[in-house]
Amino acid sequence: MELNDIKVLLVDDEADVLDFMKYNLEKEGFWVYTARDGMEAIQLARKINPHIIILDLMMPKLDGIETCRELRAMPEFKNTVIAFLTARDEDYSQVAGFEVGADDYITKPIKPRVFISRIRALLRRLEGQNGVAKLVVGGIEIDRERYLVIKDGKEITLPRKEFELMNLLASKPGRVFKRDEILSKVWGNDTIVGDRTIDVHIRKLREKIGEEYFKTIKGIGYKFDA
Amino acid sequence: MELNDIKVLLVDDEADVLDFMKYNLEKEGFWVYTARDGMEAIQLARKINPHIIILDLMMPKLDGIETCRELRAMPEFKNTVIAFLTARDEDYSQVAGFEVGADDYITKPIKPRVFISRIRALLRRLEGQNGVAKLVVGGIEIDRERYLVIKDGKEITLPRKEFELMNLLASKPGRVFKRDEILSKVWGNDTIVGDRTIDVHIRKLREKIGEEYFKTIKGIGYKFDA
DNA sequence: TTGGGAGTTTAAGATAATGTTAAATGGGGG
DNA sequence: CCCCCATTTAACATTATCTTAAACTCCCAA
Repeated sequence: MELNDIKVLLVDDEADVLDFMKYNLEKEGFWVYTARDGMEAIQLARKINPHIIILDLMMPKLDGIETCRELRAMPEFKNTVIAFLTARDEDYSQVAGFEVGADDYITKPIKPRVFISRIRALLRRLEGQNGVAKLVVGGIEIDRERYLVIKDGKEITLPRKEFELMNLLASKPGRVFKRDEILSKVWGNDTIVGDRTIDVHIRKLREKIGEEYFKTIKGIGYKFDA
Repeated sequence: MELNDIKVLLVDDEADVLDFMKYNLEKEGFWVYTARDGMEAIQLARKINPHIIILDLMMPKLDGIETCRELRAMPEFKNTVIAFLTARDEDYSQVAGFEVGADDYITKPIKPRVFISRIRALLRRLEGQNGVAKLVVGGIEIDRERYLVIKDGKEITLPRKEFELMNLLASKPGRVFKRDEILSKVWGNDTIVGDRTIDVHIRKLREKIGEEYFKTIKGIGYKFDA
């Protein structure tokens, strides 16, 4: 998941806290949305489908705990990361928060560095869960943990690049990946490799997995199809 | 998309805010147009077809929300980036804005650095979507992500130029594209190809998609119609 | 009715883009 | 230090796609 696509919903009734967090997150390239209270937060969340929601505990209308509970009750937010924002000496017990499904507690006052790295840590968790270890696509199973592809019960080991290429293409079956997208995602933005490198790896995959799965879109790139 | 070609439409009733934004954007190489209220904004937008529209929330005649709603109702602005400009403590909820299809909120007072990077971020998003992945026009579906045209459930793969031509024409059904417009959009401003090249590609599309969809406007160009 | 402009169609040649193979490179483990 | 394997490169082969030329059709106006 690109950092550029990450949407964070901040919920707090204090405008300056909101702005401060927003400023720091935007500087890092996140998409930031804000709401002033729980009701607004829920409405907005349904519109924008954020990846992370940061909820202040004390809010008018609907407090953080209640908001969180309501969000968690909706299936679309089952896997959204939700964190609470709390003054250090606010004597709400954290227990209540975790009970309603919070993923983390962040204490005020907010220090930018700490705050950002906290968010990043939460994101890693998010990636961890939806970048599942196993991916099954049309009879082919990709085991990211063991770097294996399993087809018809047979385990096929792939070298790193081949595996990453396979993994990229199979992550969205049917979708065409442009050559430069493949280059930047598998080889990295900085590395410069020759024009034929991708083709050679595709060729190896075709050999090992099967010709029929890898389709060439001339002038554009490749796609994986089952 | 070259930065040089990016057109930004700023809409605000306060002249100094307008000037300030204009100055900063022009310094960065954007083409900036301005309007004082929603009515003017809509008229101007239809003329210049901007990539981004920045709407002040509070405006005479037609406020930001309403303007946005009207713009979004027109097919040509379906994919335009629209952002709202709002005073920090204006307690309009963001919900209303996102409901009418806003892409972002920018808070006043405007800080040049932040403002510019926000605009750039919005542009990246625009490029990313590159128009929506799927476009459905009268029983024909164009799947840009999979590089497919689907008609009556049948998947039709098109070579690159044909696909791009198809995509261009179908992006505004009914609208006539002049031959030189087609040339510059599908082939690029620099490449020099004969006039007959377009016809040949139209021919192939007629073969693959159906004669009836591609209408010739003699002396002008072609249009796609369902 | 006829000539010309504009578009259509076809097929063939030109031109990219990709496929393939083999050999060079380069890094880690024995 | 060497060997093995993954990776990359280089050279060449093989397409798919693009472009063009040329013959053909159609419609309109003289």
